[in-house]
Order: sequence, then C-alpha cells, then structure tokens
Amino acid sequence: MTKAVADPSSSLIQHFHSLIISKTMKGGGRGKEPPAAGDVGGKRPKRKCLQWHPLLSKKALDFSEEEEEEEEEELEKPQAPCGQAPGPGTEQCAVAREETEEDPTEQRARRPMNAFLLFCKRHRSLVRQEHPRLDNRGATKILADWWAVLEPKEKQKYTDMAKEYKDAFMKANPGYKWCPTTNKPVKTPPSCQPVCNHRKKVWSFPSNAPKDSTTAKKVPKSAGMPQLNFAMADPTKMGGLSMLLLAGEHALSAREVGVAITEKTLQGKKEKEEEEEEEVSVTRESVPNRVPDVSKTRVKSPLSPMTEASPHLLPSTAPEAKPCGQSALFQLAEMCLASEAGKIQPAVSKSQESPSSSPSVQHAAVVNAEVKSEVKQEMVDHPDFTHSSSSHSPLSPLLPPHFPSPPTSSSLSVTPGNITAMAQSDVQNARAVKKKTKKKDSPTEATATNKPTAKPAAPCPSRKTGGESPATDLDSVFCTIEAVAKGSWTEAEVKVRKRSHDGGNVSPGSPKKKSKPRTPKTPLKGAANEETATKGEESGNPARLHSASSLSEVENNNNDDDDDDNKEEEEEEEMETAAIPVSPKDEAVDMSEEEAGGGSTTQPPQTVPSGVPEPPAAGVRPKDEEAEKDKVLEAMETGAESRGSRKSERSCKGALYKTLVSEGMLTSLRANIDRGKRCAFRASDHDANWQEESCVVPPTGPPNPKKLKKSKSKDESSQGLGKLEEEFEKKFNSLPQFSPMTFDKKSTTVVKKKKPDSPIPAQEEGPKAAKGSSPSQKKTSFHKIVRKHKQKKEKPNVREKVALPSDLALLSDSGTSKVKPCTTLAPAGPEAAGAAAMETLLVGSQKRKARKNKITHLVRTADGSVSPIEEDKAKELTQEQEKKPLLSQQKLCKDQGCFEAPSPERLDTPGAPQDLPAFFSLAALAEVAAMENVHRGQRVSLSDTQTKELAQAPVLISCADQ
DNA sequence: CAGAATGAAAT
DNA sequence: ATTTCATTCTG
Repeated sequence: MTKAVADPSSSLIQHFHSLIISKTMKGGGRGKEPPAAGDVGGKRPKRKCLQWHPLLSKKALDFSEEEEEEEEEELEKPQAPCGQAPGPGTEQCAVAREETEEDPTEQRARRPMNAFLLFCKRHRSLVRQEHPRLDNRGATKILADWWAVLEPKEKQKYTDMAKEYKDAFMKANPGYKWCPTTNKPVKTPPSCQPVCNHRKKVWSFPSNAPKDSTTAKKVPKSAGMPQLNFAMADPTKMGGLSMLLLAGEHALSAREVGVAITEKTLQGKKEKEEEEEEEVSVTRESVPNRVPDVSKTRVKSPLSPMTEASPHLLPSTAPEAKPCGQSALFQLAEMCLASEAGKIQPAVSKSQESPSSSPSVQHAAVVNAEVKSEVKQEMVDHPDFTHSSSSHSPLSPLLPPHFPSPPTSSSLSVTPGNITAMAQSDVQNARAVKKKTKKKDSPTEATATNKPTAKPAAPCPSRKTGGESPATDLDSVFCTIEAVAKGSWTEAEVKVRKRSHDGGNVSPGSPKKKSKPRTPKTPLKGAANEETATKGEESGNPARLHSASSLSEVENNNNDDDDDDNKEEEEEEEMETAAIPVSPKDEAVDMSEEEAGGGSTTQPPQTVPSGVPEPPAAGVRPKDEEAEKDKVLEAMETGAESRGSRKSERSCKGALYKTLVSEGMLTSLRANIDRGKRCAFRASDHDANWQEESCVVPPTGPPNPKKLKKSKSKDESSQGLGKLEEEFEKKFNSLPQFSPMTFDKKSTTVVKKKKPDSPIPAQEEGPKAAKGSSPSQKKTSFHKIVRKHKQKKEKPNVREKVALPSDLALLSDSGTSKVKPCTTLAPAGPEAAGAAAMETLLVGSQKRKARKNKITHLVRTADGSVSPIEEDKAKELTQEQEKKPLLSQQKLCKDQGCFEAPSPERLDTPGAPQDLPAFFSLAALAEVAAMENVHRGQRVSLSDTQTKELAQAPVLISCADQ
C-alpha cells in the first residue's frame, strides 16, 4: 500500500534477504558436483537458491492480476530509491539492493518456473493422490502426459503466469542469467549476482576454488565473506541473522577488505582491531564529507556490502551503493560494531599507534569515544547487549580462514585487562562458534544490532557510566556462549537473565515445547535457539517484553499448528474449487488461536500489553510483513517514549530483532520445519493435500520460528514473503487445476481424434483442438513423432511399437478411475490402439533425447553394427521397452485387477497387437530415415542423433518385420 | 543424489 | 544444437 515507501522497501529487501538466507539455510548447497566439504549432509540440498517471488519485486504492491509488468517497473523505480538515494543512484540502488539481496549470500535467485513446472507443481499432488504408489518420476511422467494433453488454451494460463512470473523476476533481477555457468565478467555491476552463482559452491571452502575459481575471482569479496562464515560454521546452520551480521560486517570491513583483506585475522582480537581500524578508516575515508557519524559511515557500507566487497568488480559502485542501504541489517551491523568498538576503545586508544591507524588516530579516537559512550550505555542498560557484542566477535572468526591470518595484533593489544577479556571472549566465542552452530551468534548479533532505524548512536539518553566493568557483561556473555556451545540455550538464557536481572519467570521451555512437536529435527533446534536468543536479549531489559515476545511466539506456534491443521482439513474440501482466499479464515483462526495460546502459555497475555506494539506485531504475522515491520518500528519509536525511558530502546531492539528473525531466521526455520512437517505430514495425509491454494498460512509471523507451518503444500516461499506470497499463491492457486478425469477424457478423446473415423474429437478437446488448429494437431503430433524419432536417441521405438497399448492404458488409468482404463485398453481395437500409440508416443516418456553422455552407450559403428556394449544396450533398451509397457500394464492390472496382461503376449509375439502401431512406426521410421538421409550428408562422423537413429533402426525394423 | 518431465535462456 | 536449471520427491 502506501507503505511501500522508502522504509518499506528496505523492509522488503530485508525480507528478501531473509528469504535468501532461509533458503540458504535450508538448502545448504546443493552440490551436484562436488559434494565437497561444504555440503551439508543435508538430505536435501534442494533449495540452493532463494526462491524468488514476483511480489518481491513489487514489494508492497499487491500483485494485481493484470500484467504487472509495467506496473512493476514503475513501482520499482520509485522504490528503487533506496533510502533517500539521490536520483542518480536510484537505479543502482535498486540494483544494488537486488544484488545485495542475492549476492551477499551469494545466493542467486532461482529461475522462475516455467509453465510446465507450474503445472507440475500444481498438479503433482493430484497425481500422487491418484497414484500413491507412483514415485515422483512416474508422477512427472504422468504430468508430462497431462501437460501434453492439455489444450493450448488451458496451458495458456500456465504459460501466462509463467511469463508473468518470469517478467517480474527479471525486473527484480535485471541482470539475471539463467545459466551462470560461464560467469564471465558480467558487465553490469548488478549482474555480478549471476556471477556469484556458485551457490552450490558457495559453501565450499576457500580451497576448493578450482571450479569456482573462475567465478570466484569475480566475487572476491562476497565469496570470501561467505566462505568465511561457512568456514566458521555450516551455513545451513547459521542463522539468518548471522548472515546479516556478516553482511554488515562485510560492509564495514569492506573498505578494509579492499585495502587489505589479507590482514584479516580469524581471531576475535584481530577482528576487533580490524573493526576498529575499519571504523576509523571508514569514517575518515568514506565519510570525509559526511558527518563523522559512525552510523552513517556504516550505513553506507552495509548497503553495498557486495559492491564494496567486490571492489574489483565495481569500484565505482561502492559509493553509490552506500546511500541505499539502511536496513535492519545495517543497523545491526552498526550496533555490533559500536559495541565492539566500545570494548575495544581502550585498546584502541593505545593501539592507535598502530601503523595503519596512526593517521586517523585522532579521528578514530573521537569516534571511539562516541562509540564508547554508546556502548557503555547499551552495556549498562542491556547487559545482554554486551553479550551480543561479544557474540559479534565470533563473527570475526568468520573471517575467512583462508585469509592469511593477519599479522596479528598489530594494533590491538594494549590494555591488558581489556585484552584479556577480549581474548577470552574471543576464545570462547570461537569455541562456541566451532562447537555450536553459528545460530547463536546470529541471534545475539541480531539483538545487538537491532537498533531501530533511528540512529543507533544516540537514540537513548545516553548515560555514561564511567567505567563499566566489561567483565561482568562478558561473563554473562560467556555463560551464554558456553551454554550455547553446549547446546543448552535455554539454560544459558536463563542464566543470563538471572544475572542481568532476576526476572526468572521467563519460561524458556514453553515456546520450544510447542515447536518441538512439529519438527524434532535440527531445524527446530535452530529455531529454538534463535528464539531463546531473542528472549534472552529481550529479557535483558524488560522481562515482560520478553515474556510478551515469547508469548507471542508461542501463540504463533500454536496458531500455526492449529491453523495448519485446520487448513489442511479445510483444504481438502476446498481443493477443487480453485483457490480461495483462505487468508481471512486463517487470520481468524490465528487470532482465536493466538488468544488460546496466550492463555495456555504460562505467561499471561497481559504482559504483552506492556510490550505494547509488539503483541500486535506478533499477531500480525499473517498479514503483511511490512505492516509488521512498520508496527515494530513504530513501537520502537513511539513505544519507547510511551513506555518509559530506555526500555523503549530495548524493546525496539527486541522488536527489530524479532522482525529480523521473523523475516529471516524464522523463515528459514519455518521452511525447515515445514519440510519436516511435510514429511511426516505427507505420510499421514497423503492425499488431502493437493491444494496449494489454501496453504496460505500467514507466514511471517512474528518472531516465532516455530511456526512451522506444516502446510505441506509449498508454502515455503509464501511463508517467507507473507502476504505477498499469499497473493502470489492465490494467483498460482487460481490456476486451473484439472481433474484427472479431464485428462482421462482427453486421452480418450485424443484417441478418438486420432482415429480416422472419429469425426468429432472429444467435446472438451474439440473446442480447443478446433481452436488450436485443426490441421496442426494431427500434423503436429505426427511431426512431433517424427521429430522424436529423429531426435530420440535412446528408445524411440519402444514407445512406438510396444508401448502403445500399455501406455495408453497407463495414461487412462492415471486419469480415470481404475476400471475404466482397463476396459478401454482391452477393448481397444487396432485403430484405437494405433491412435493410442500415437498419443502415447507423443506424450510418452523420454521425449527428450538423452544427454550425450548418457547416450554414449548407443554408439554404433559405421556399418551399423552395434558395438558390443551398444548391442547389449540396445537389447536392453528393447527389452526395457517391452518390459516397460508390460510392467505398466501389469501394474495396472494389479492395481485394477482387471485385464490380463496382453503385453506378455505381445512380448512373446511382438507383432500381433501392434500392427497398427507398427505401421505407424514404420511410417515414422520411413520419415525419419528420409530425414536422416537428407541430413546425413555428412557421414563422416556419426552424430549422436544419427547413432541413435541407427540404433533405433534395428528395433524399428524388427517391429516392421513382425 | 539421480532422475523424470518441459521450457526458457544461454552458450 | 546443446546445456542449465527450475520443481518435486522416491529409491
């Protein structure tokens, strides 16, 4: 809505980011190639790339049905102005934003789905339902068949949507390249994203470079950073927040990186030092003109982490990028830096002498002072914060291991006390990091950074306490860290709380328990951790707030679960009617449930009120993310005042954090959870699911990671985007879903059509057929067949001769109830068979030619004789072909119980039933042969196709013979 | 993780 | 003309 203003944009971006992260988390690297180290054993690497959502590009806009292309464009531009970037930068900003989103993580957006995929997505469930036993492959085949059968008209919707989707996608990612393979230096800075493609490799360790090398060079920084992170911990495990932080860090360090990446050290000390240096350098360098505000300087960096990061790529971009980036991430990063800076300060003052910093020392000192003050405040106010800062340090370890470990301590060193403390923290952190996943870090970090958009620097009345003892803070932090490391977040959390404040009433467990049921898996864990972390942070100050948050989370969880369940049930019914706006319902449900949840939870909802805006935010999740954010922001801003002094700040932070979490971490968690759920779910529910439509569970919710939505359908994406997604989903859902019956009919109709006699095609089909092109249909089919023959390398014949009947049967089966097909089949006369055969051929599996590599076996010698291997293969093929049909038939028979497999007979006497088919095949063969001959002018070397053809030839011949 | 399918894009 | 990769998920 109107919200889509600058801020919203940032929020969107964040969302996007989060999405990406989530995806990353989920997917881990899909390593097709080298599972190499990085890959997670994760079962499914599936999601490498983040899924792009069309709405994303629009952000807040609704995804009106109309072609949004134009609209989108318009919108984008306005939005583009990230923050308040001046005119010139806008475009870049947009780009940067996009890039940022994608690149930083390296994740590249996934390709938009094509019409067929959409179709598959939408119908797969149906297919599965009908054929529970079928594995996906089979389902895919059937789907393909269906798709083939579909009338153009019907297809059109899908194609249109696909197109739309694609367009939107392209808008969102201007430079997107489908095939990143060759990552040549993309000229467009933004395009660099594509360059980043490594997603797979992403996780790979620095050393692995060989493949990546090409790409790697391009993405020096970005690649480096991620790697670092990964190195520290599994990316998959890492929390989105951590990622964000990293981004921030990167941004901050970008300069430094550019200057001397080499210097970076793994150790926290160094990190700190670096940070200091970075800050200093940044301030002076980057913002000479601008106010020395640390925040500002930072801001810019975060904005274009990528750009800056990859100075090599686009040096110029960096400056421009700055303006754009003000995002939560940024803030977080700032926070972190500030905190660190504060710690470091003392050291810095002394250390400043270090060569690098010397010149800017003065400035730095000033900055530091400022930072310090801030830090102090924060520390004092929020012990947690300190913790966060410490947590931040772990990030530093992220620094690429491969990075030459920096000349250690160059500047740092200094105050023994501080140093020691720091060192300890670092060590611990490092340890923690190693042991645990980074998740912990991320959350903490997040909290740390969470400052509201307002300036991080002086939002609160700063109270400077003369010297705070970092030690205490550190202690708490350490405790947490350790706890985390151990894996007992909750405990850690509790401890922290206790220490910081006695507010022990927190019920860490509550939220978890809920989540637990859903997904026992690791993902859950992550979620739990995150949550706890959040709590801990929040709790730091306002116990109530914390409680509120937790509550909300819990509620959300509950709600989600319930909702899901409800939805599921509901969905079944609704399924057929196309998609319907579930949202209202869902919301309602959520609301009610939330209430219920609140009651159930240990903490009374009352607490929430104190929290103020938060509660709403939590509840909102289903609604708009933006709204949530806005609320949060408001809460942060206003809330503070309303509430009381600084708490507001904290609350704000908490809120922000939540938001972040909800957006990013949450999403990821959710996704994971979903996955898990799905599995379980699927098992139980199997059939009810088809409708993706309803799934629309309000995604984003509040900070609850737990929310796992079970929606089996494919909510992941939707969840991430929330409302946007919903819309998208709606659209998707709106796509016509065809009942199997339809297909059956069609298939039959097709048969009819095929039959020479049948003057009238199927009713349903008729129209479209007519529409499509009367002549074209048959012809096309025939042509196709021919083509196939030509192209088909592997087993064109199979289908042609044998399969026909069986395939047909299969087809019909799939579509219709069991009985029918059989009958059809059996009775089917020669004509029918022929027709069927045709169809089958067309539709049949393996339309696509085999890949070369696969094909190899087929190679034939010039004379036509098959090489031994080939021969075998050929045999196999033939057998397979025959078998296949048989099997299918048999299966059908079994399933349906009817029918005596004619196929066996056929096998034995291949010729019999197939007269017609054979005929066709012959004709086709002839055609093909002719074609080939023509083509074959150059016999010099057999092309794959040729070889294939040759290979096929024999089979065909055999058919003919028979 | 391969792989079934189709399509769009890139090479 | 080929190759990538998008989605989904079982073996």
